Amino acid sequence: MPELAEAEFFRRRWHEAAKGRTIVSVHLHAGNKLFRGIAPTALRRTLRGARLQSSEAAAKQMVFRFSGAVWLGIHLGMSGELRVEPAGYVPGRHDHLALRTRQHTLVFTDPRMFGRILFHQGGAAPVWWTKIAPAILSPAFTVATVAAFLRRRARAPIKAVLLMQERFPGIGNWMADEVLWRAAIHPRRPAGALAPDEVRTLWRECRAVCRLALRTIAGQGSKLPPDLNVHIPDTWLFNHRWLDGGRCPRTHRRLVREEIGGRTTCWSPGRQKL
DNA sequence: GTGCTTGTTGGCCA
DNA sequence: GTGGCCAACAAGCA
Repeated sequence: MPELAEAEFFRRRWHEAAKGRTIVSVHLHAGNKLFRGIAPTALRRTLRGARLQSSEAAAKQMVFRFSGAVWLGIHLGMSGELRVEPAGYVPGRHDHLALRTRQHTLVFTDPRMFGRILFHQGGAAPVWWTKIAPAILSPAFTVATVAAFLRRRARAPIKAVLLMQERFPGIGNWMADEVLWRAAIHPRRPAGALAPDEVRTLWRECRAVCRLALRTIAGQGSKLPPDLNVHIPDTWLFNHRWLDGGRCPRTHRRLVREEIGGRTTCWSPGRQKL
């Protein structure tokens, strides 16, 4: 489920296992599409002997910085996960990249292969990292920028607009639905039809959902839950949206699921009106 | 067997 | 050139 907070969760998992450690060997499935544009031998050679110095998550992506000015970027796609396994772990069919330290094996696994591995060597941050839009929780994410973006995408359903990473980095399908549900805005409303106070509410709820998701899913402080089965409060739409016959936690009426903007969308008809 | 799936991209068309 | 829509990608699950 890799949206914003999941990316941060997985980043921490690798980081806490391997910070300051040296990569002693690299296993990868060369030639598959996850490595588009990367020479596997160069990646292997460069990472071997490199020490993990720092890492960062942004939107649905993360970067791990190693000694020697090495940048390893990972996008988890639809089904990607990062795991930490014992040093002697034997990579399975869907484990596309495995980095071994003396203590652990850092595994990137992705059955559907929609993810992506990126690589760069040099002092300055690579374009694939710097081009990520300013975070929703950063001061650059203002009501005015949201309003301008909605005007430009005026005829598209607001649900589809919220999924556009160029303005809402890290928002994925369930987060978009959560935001619209909290903001009481119907997902099918054209983006350009939102009143100014609705735009402000949307902006506020984008920030609230990001903040709550990071706090709840990504864990707190240095404490990292063992897996992603974290407890999400029943006051969120999240716990009700997947089930047939699920009910809105606020109105207690049946939720509706329908394809909007090419994605399955869940909303509460008692709360979100067209 | 069918019909889903938390993402992104490129091609088509207005 | 821009915006909007859709299929494709691949594998697992119910």
